[in-house]
Parts: sequence; structure tokens; C-alpha cells
Amino acid sequence: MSEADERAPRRRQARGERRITQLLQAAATVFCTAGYTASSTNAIAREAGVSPGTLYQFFPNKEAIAVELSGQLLQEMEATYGQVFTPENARLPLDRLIDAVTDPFIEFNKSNPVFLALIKGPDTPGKLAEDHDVLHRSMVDSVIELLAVRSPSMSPAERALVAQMCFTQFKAGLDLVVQQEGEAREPYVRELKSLLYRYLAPLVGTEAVPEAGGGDQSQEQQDRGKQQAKAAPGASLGAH
Amino acid sequence: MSEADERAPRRRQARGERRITQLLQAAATVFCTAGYTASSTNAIAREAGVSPGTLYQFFPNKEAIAVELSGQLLQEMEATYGQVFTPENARLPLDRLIDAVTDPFIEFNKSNPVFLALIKGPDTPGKLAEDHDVLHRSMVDSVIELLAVRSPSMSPAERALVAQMCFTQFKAGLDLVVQQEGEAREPYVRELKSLLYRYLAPLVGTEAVPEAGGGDQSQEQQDRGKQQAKAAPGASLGAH
Amino acid sequence: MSEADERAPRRRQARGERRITQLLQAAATVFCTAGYTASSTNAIAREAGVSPGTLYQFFPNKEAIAVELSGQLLQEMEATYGQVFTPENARLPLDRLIDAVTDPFIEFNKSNPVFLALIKGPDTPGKLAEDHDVLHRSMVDSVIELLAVRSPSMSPAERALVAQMCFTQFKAGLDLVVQQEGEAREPYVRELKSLLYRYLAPLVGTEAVPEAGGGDQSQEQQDRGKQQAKAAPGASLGAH
Amino acid sequence: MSEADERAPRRRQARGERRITQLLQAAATVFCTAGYTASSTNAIAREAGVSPGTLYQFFPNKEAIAVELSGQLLQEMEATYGQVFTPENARLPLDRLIDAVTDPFIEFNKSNPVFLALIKGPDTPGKLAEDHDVLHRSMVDSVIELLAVRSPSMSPAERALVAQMCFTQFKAGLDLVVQQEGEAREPYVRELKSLLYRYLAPLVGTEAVPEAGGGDQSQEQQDRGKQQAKAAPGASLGAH
DNA sequence: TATGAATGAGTGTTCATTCAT
DNA sequence: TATGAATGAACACTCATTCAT
Repeated sequence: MSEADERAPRRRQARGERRITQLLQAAATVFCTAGYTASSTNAIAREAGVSPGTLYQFFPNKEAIAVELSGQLLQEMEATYGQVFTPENARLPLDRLIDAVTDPFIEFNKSNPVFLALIKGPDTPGKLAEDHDVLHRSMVDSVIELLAVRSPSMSPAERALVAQMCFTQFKAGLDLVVQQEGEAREPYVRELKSLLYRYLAPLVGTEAVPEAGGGDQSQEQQDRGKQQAKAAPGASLGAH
Repeated sequence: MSEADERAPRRRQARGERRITQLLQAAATVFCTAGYTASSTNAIAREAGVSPGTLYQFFPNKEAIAVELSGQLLQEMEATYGQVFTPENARLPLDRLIDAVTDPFIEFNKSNPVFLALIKGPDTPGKLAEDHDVLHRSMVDSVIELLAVRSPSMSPAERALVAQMCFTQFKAGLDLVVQQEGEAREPYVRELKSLLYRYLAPLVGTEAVPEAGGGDQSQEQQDRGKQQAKAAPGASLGAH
Repeated sequence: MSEADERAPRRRQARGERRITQLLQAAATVFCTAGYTASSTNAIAREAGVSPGTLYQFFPNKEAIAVELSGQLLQEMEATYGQVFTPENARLPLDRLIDAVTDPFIEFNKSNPVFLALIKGPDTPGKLAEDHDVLHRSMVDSVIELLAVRSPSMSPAERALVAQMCFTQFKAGLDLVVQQEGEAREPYVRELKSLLYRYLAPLVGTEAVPEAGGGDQSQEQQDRGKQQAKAAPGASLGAH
Repeated sequence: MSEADERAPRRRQARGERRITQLLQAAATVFCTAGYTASSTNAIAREAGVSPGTLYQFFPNKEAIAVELSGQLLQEMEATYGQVFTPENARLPLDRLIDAVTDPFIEFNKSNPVFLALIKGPDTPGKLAEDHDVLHRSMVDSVIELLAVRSPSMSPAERALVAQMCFTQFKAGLDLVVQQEGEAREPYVRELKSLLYRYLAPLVGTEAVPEAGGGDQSQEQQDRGKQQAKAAPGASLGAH
């Protein structure tokens, strides 16, 4: 009896998880086809082959679906490509760092185009706090950590600023990339990486950063300072 | 008699044009509040204080409103800030060129925040061709012309690529800027300009470009070539 | 002065008549294209190149347009084909009588296809009293007169019944005819005439009817009675 | 368990089918009151006492309602009066054939006046293909089959022509009949039957047609040929 | 748990008609 | 006389969400 009591709920939970997966896949399809704002819960339920009522047993509204989908996507991405925002990556030469971070997202977006739809969020302003901001915030935070590892001397405020810029530009660039068809995408990818490289070079240096062991940290800082000066002399011109 | 025949119709049009202005203002408000996709024609009419039928006497649908509004905004911006994409601006030092182009848009967007909503367009994928593409395309084209003046040696394909990147990044950056409140915006503006500067420096040089007058045009080209090489050595690193 | 007083109104009336003609032509076009029920006054005004307000200065509503159009059409048809429902025609041999009455309408409908739309009326039941019934009633009355001339012995009630049947069937047959394209119409016309012929033959006789001069009217009646018996022996079978 | 799985969905359908019946009845009422073209889906929903959304869960649009209603009506008619277009009926004496076919329709239309509204269809020209054409075409086809049984020597083209004429005339006659009130209808019914009788007599003969069993079919054909010649000598007069 | 029926305010759009000019 | 702007209820149809089963 007690066994049955335990098993039944588990079965139900298992079924529930399957339903949720089903619904999230359907939501991904619909979001991609129609855009987030224009997607309807009825359409998602239909796509999932379940009734509207069933959908509302797992999600209280459309936003919750987007939030959950974002979480699942992020999780899936990590499972597929391993941790992207690792300290090891943070210390790579800049070009390799950019590859290490952007390639997985670009690749991932090819098989899960809903990823872009979610990080872009709805065109409705103000309403974005609840919803796709989960994804947004977590990714910006990851970039901030990356910066903290690579450039510990940078102020938290500047880190936040730079991280937001990076993520925003990557998002916009990815959007531009996926608007291209087939082979036309590659030049856009390269251009996006160039942009990030040139933007970051004077801020975080171009060369690999050795792990901050015992001593001599100041020297590393100095080195990187030089790199920066060399890498982008334009950065010393006024505001630029 | 013939005078009256001519005057009478104009009076009607005057009232009509007043309504159109009213409706466009209402549309601007609604687009900003709700986003383009979620804005309804009925909401616009309500905001304008007219009946739905009245709206449809002047605009056949929502897209037409967006198109007209885009046109009016561009016109208004030009009236306020003058032509922005001029050959003279194209030949300025890069930092001043960027100021000359971005400042009016940023400034203008402060009093007309619908501008951003329009260039962002609906979040519906694929459907963007008809309406806000007017704005989009015209601005990208303007950037292409700017590049053509400043860097005639650049291939058309590259010009298109770079112009799209610039516009896309500016759009995204502006979005980021307006998400900030009050004084917090300024650092974002500066960062956006830095980004554009560093991105463009190796492509179009940082210094003023003399007008291609009588002699020695090839020499000027050479000079800029040198600038570029000096400005961003990182550009020679692999794909970056 | 008194001249001016007289001329001005006349000019206005002349203009008015022109406007009315213009509007009626437009209405004819629209009725034919969209059907009566689906035709809108705005569409008629647009087709006529005038404003909705102008239309309502001449017609209080859509029905009034249909009524007036019916009148004009009837008038025009008479002007074109002469009086169709004449006592002379009534006395022709039946086949020639049918030709004399139906051919003008069929011909006329080729150049004025709105004719059919009007005699068919809207598919809305009950509302037809005011509107196209003018045309309908006047035509049924004409058929009744024809019968009265040709078969004075027929009771008024029977005349009414037969006239209505004739007109109804002609209307329906004409509808069938115009649904055919080009040369396919001719067989339908012939079939329609056959139908009318066979229907009427036992009722009004097939041969010419001499004018009812002084004497011998009863003889004529007898003759026609014989014709009928010969023409359609089936008519004596029960209800048929 | 599997039983419950099967029963549950059926219960839902039961409620749904009740609603469908309700909606179709409401549609019948509205079509009769307002005519097909002027009937609105909202009005049907209102008449059925449900919300517009409910209607659209069962029917995608107005036409679908008409189609379904047509189907139900034909089915109901068959359930009430049995098959009407049977080979047995086709071989009856003409007067009894006409009774056998027309009486059920006339009778049925008394309790289901929407039947006429549906076979009349919208007054919009050209647009009639989709919806009520189901009814129209199926009935014309039935008449064609009747003719095929009764007069196998008739060419397919002629059968089609005659069937269309019969159906058209019956439709128009029925319309005329229902415009009359109470007892006034009977004479119109008789007149309509006379008309059909006289029209068809020379084409399909007036007498019963024995089934084409073993021998001597050609003789039967001959007999009917004679009947025809005798029945309507007018048929040999020119076009008539 | 899952269904699918139900809702009712919402969408974009049209209409016959009126009214100020 | 004629305009064209204005109306507001109506249209066909959709939506996120709820509820009885």
C-alpha cells in the first residue's frame, strides 16, 4: 500500500514531466514560427496535441512557459557544450575566448532557434522583467564573472556595463546572422566576432591570462595594461 | 468660383490632416506603451479619442500607420537636426563622425521614444518586410552611402555588411540606453560610441578624410590605409 | 432676374439628373459585382466618384437606389425594344409571342446584367416588399394584361396565378442562362422557351388570336379550347 | 481503465453535439429570418444562446455551418420520407413521379423552411461554389440519375440541361409557393407540378416505364418515343 | 489527470448614415 | 450642391483563461 502510495505520485510526476517537455517543445516551435507576442496558448496546446486545459495545469500563463523554456534551454545548452563561462575560458587569448563563448551559442541556436526568440523577448516594453529576463540576467551575470576572472582590476560598475554591452551586441548580431540564409551567414558571424574582439581588446587584453597564483599579480596587471595600450591606441582618444 | 472650388477641398484636408497628426501621435504613444505587435488599431483610435471608423478613413491598416509615422519621424528629425548622413560628416574624424550621426538619433529618441519601437519592429519573424523595413532599409542605405564616401575602396558587399552591422549594433545599443534611467544613460551612450569607434576604426580610418578634389587621391587612400594598419593591429589576427 | 431664378434651379436639376444617372450606373456595376445584399452605399459612391454625402442627397438609402434603378431600367428597356407587352404581341402565335416577350429581356440583360440582380432581389426574405417589388409587380401585371387580351375567358385569379408562374420561371431560367458562358447559353435559352411554350400552350393556345372585333368571340374561344385539348392531352390527367 | 479512457472523450462529444444541434437550429432560424447573406455568425451564436467563441469551436465559418446544415437536412428528409430519387420512382407514370419527388420536398420545407434558403443560396454572384453548391449539385445529380433511368436514350448533355432546368424551376416554384399563406399555397403547388409535367412529358414520356429486364427493350423505347410525339406536337415546332 | 466546451472581451475592419463645412 | 470627416454598432474571428466532467 505504502509502495503504491509512493509509486503512483512518481508515475504521475513522470507523466507530468513528459507533458511539460511536450509542451515546451511545442512552445518552442510556435514561438519560432509566430514570434513570442503573436503566439497563443491555444496554438501551443494544439501543437503539443493536448487540450488547453492540460496546458494550464502545468503553466499558469504564457510567460511561465517562456521562463521554463528558457531554463530548459540553458540547461540543455550546458549539457551539450559543457560550461561555457568557465574561468579557463576566461583566461584564453581573446580571439579564442570569443570563439569559446559565442560558437556554442551560435551552434546551439541552429538546432534550437527558439533560443534567439527568447533572449530577444517580446517587442512589448516593460513586460520583460518577469519573463525572459531569467535567461537574460543569467547570461549577463555569466559574462560579468568572466570579466571578473580575466580583468579583476575592472570596477564592478564597469564590468556590468561592459557585460551588458557584450551581451546586447551579441544578441543583436545573432539576430542579424539568423536573418541570413545558408552560407551567407558565415561572414556575418566573422564580423560579429571581429566587433566583439575590437570592442573588448582594449578592455580585457588580447592575450592569454595566466592563472592568478601566489605572487606577482601586479606584474600581470601591468602586462595587460600594455597589451591594451598597444592593441587599441584609439581608446585613448577622448571618450573612445 | 474656381477659387472656391479649389479652397473648399483644402479645408476638408486640413481637418483630415489634423486628425492624421492626432492619430499618429496616439499611435506613437500606444506603440511605446504596448510595443508594436501588441498595439491594436482600436487602442490607437481610443487614444486619439476617435472612433475606429475614423482611423480607417486615413489608414488602411496598422502597418500603414507605422509607415506614415516612420516617414514623419524621419522628416521631423531632419527638420530638427538637419541632414545627418552628409558627405561632409562622412569625412570627419571618426569620433566626430560617430557623434554627428548618433547624437541626433539618441537625442531625438528622447523626445520621440517611438522611434526605437519602430526600428525594432514586430517580434514576429519574417513578417518584417512590409512596414518598418521602410525605416530600416532607408537607414542602412544611408550608412552604406556614408561608407561609400569615406572608404571608396571598400567593396559594395563589404559596405553592405558593415552598414548592417553598424545599424544593428546601434539599434541594440540604443535599446540598452533607453532602458537606463536618467543620468545612468550617459555611460551607456559613451560605451556604445566606443564600440562603434573600435569596430569602424580599422575599416574606415580614424582621421578626417579630405574631399577627393583635384590631385593626389591615391595618396589619400594610402594614408588611410596606413592609419588603419596602425589603428588596429588586432585586425590582422586571424578572423579578427 | 426672374430669368436667373428660373434658370438656376433648372441647371441644378440638370446637374442633379446627371448625378443620379452617374450614381445609378455605379450602383448597377456594384450590384452586379457584389450582389445586392453585399453592395454598400460607400462602394456605390466610390464607384460613381462622388462622396457618400452626395449619394445621400439623392437617395435616402440603398433600397431607394434599387427602386430608382429598376424604374430607369424598365424605362430604358421600353425605349430600346418598344412596348413588349402589347395587345398585338398578345395575339401572336404562342411561339412568336414568347419570342416577342422574352427576347427583349434576354437581349437587354446582356447589356444590363443588373436587370437580373434586381428582379431576383436580395436573398433576405420579407424585405422585398418595398424594393425590387416595383419591377416585379409591374412585370407580373403586364403579363396578366397579356393573358387578359389573349384569353379573356380565363378567370382573374387564374390569370394572376399563371402570370406569376410565368414570370417566376422566366426569372429563374434567365438566371440559369446567365450562369452559362458564351455559346453555352443558347441551348438554355431554347430550353427555357420550350418550357414556357409547353406550360402555356394548353392555357392560352398555340395559334394566333384574331382581334376581338364585333361578332364571333365564342367561336374563337371554342377554337382555342380545341387547340388546348390537342396540344397537351396530359393536361386532362388529374391535377395536371 | 481503458474503458474509462474511451468513455470520457465520448461524453465531451455528447455535449458538443448537443451544442452543434443547437447551433444548427439557431442557424436555420437566422437564415430564414435574415437570408443567408445577411446572417451573421454572431447572430447565430446569440440565437443559440452561446458566445461567439463557442460557435467557432465547432464551425470554422459561416459556410461550414451552411454545409453542415444542408447535410443534416438531407439526412433528416431521407429519414422522414425515405429515398426520393429511386429507380422505382423514376419508372412511375410521370404525374406520380413528379408527386413522388416534389411532395416530400414541399412537405419537408413546411417544417424546415431553411431548406429553401439554403438551396437559394447567397445573392452574391459567383461566390456560390463553396457552400450551398453541395446541396445544389447533389440534387441536380439526383435528377440526372432519375433521367438516366427513365430515358436512357437521352444524351448526357441533354440530361444535364433538363435536370438543371427542372431543379431551377422547382426551386423558383417552391419559392413562389412559400410566399403564399396557408390555403393559398395549394393552387401554386398544383401549377408548379403542371408546369413540370408539361415540360417533361415530351422528354421522358408520361407513362410508367417497365424495368429493363430480359427482352424487348427497344420496343419500350419506341413506345415512349410515340408517347412523346403524341404528347407534345408543339415540340416539333421550330425551337419549341 | 486530462479533456474539450465555454467564455466574453478582444482583434482588425466595414457599414449605412449624419454632419460641419 | 457637394464634400469628406465622423460615427458607433456591427462584422467575422481569436484569445487567454476557466470549468464541468
